[in-house]
Amino acid sequence: PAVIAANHFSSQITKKPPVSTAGPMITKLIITKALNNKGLSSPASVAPVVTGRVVTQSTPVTPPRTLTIGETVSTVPQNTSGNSKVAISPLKSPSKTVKTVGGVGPSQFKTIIPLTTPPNVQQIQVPGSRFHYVRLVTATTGSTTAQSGGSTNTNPSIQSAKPVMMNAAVRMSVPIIPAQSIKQVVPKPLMSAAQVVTTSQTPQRLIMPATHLPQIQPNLTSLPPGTVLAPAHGSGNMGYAVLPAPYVTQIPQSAFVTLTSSSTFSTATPIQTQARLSLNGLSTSEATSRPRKPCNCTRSQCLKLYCDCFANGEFCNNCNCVNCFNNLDHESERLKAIKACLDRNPVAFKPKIGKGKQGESDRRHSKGCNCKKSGCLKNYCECYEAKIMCSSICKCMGCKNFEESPERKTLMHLADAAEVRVQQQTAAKTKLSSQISDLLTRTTPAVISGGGKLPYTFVTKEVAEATCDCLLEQAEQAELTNQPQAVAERLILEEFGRCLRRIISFAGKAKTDCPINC
DNA sequence: GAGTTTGAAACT
DNA sequence: CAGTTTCAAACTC
Ligand SMILES: [Zn+2]
Ligand SMILES: [Zn+2]
Ligand SMILES: [Zn+2]
Ligand SMILES: [Zn+2]
Ligand SMILES: [Zn+2]
Ligand SMILES: [Zn+2]
Repeated sequence: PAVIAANHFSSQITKKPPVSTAGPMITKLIITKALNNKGLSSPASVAPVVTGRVVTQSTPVTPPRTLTIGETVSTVPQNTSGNSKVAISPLKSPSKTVKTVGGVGPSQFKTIIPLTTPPNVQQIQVPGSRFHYVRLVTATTGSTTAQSGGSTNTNPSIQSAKPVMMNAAVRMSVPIIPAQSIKQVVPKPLMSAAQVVTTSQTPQRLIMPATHLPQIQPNLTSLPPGTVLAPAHGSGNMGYAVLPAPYVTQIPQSAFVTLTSSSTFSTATPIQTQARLSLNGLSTSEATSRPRKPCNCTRSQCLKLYCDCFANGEFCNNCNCVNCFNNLDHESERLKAIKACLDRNPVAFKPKIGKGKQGESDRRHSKGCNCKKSGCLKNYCECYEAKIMCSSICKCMGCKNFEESPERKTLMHLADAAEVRVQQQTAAKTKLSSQISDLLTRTTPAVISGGGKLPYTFVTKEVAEATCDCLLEQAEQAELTNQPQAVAERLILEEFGRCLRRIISFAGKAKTDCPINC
């Protein structure tokens, strides 16, 4: 059984220089009815329908109609924090794969979800597209397993998508091919959907980065969108499609669909079947990933690299952009734009920062910066922004962003101090609030009017009235003595101050006297 | 929040 | 490739 996480896009971490592994490709599952091959028109939430068992259903939110194959399927405990997770473990030895995942060095693994290419599965490759569409065409219009994710224009037909052939579906994950094998990558020529589906016999594997964090094979990520990886070893006719982590993690609401294969790998199944979806509709990855910073593009339509969302290979989501085309409603435009970017720079969507594990060796900007006036100590500098030193490839002027730079050290120090300050403040606030609440619970609500639990325990009705009397008296006196208004106000205020002081001092005494030490 | 500065991306 | 323009974010006040 193949477990596929069907997800929708969600926001994700934004990094200007994409630090995390990003690849140019995304796979979308478009489940449509046979008739509606295009499947373009109506967003329908694809329900986890696929013949297999639907483990979970999602309530798609964002662009409802696309399913992204997502990660996080693996049931195996993942201890590596923030590291890549294995979406699916290999058939025979799931655990092994999982272990290796997230490892360091060459041991970068990606989850590969073999996609069967049964008749009902069509792969749609858009030229230059970073997206890899997989359309499940269903013949039946049957049950509405699919529920629309709120989108009003859901196409009924799509909703009821129900894959017919499930036999071929196999769930297996494969450790990602070692870098070397990648060389075998064969750029996928532009082809029509029909062409793509070579044979129903040829399973296609989708290689998906487990999570946003995982280190990714540089080579992989630099592959042109739509690239299909040839099998590492002659082991069969499988094509690989690489899914960039960012895309995968974009999924806010995911549904995991279990594709059951009647024939194959029944043994391996039990374990992973339970592709679990996050409860609240949040995939695990999404829960952990920070929300991406929204863009504010106004003139680029979010189809230029100016737009961080676009540059990161993400759809805009909860952004403040104007005239945004970086969404599923403008797929064709978007794809065109992507192609244009790739024409200009084939590695445009490759992370600019080598993703060495936090400050490791390969953490450097691929192109280097060209700063002139910032000294590379402001976020204008991509190196600095990525929290890395400038390197020899940088062409910056007056760079102060190098290891021994005193300015840099000072800055770092300040930043650290600020951070500490923030933490302390937070701690203080927490403590204070807890103390207050504690106080409130222990203090006898003595009342102002009707039991407010305010800490003005000593401002009883009587006290308040007395205070008012004092103030009125003062006002009267001022009036009688013909004081100008300003003076009168001052006198009254001063009187009020004295009243408060009295109240406070009384409160202090009471406190000391309090046997309970309240 | 408005206005300025900045350097990547886009363009010529 | 270099020079210029455009752009959105970072920054300043
Ligand atoms: Zn944008
Ligand atoms: Zn955006
Ligand atoms: Zn946008
Ligand atoms: Zn710089
Ligand atoms: Zn630099
Ligand atoms: Zn520098």
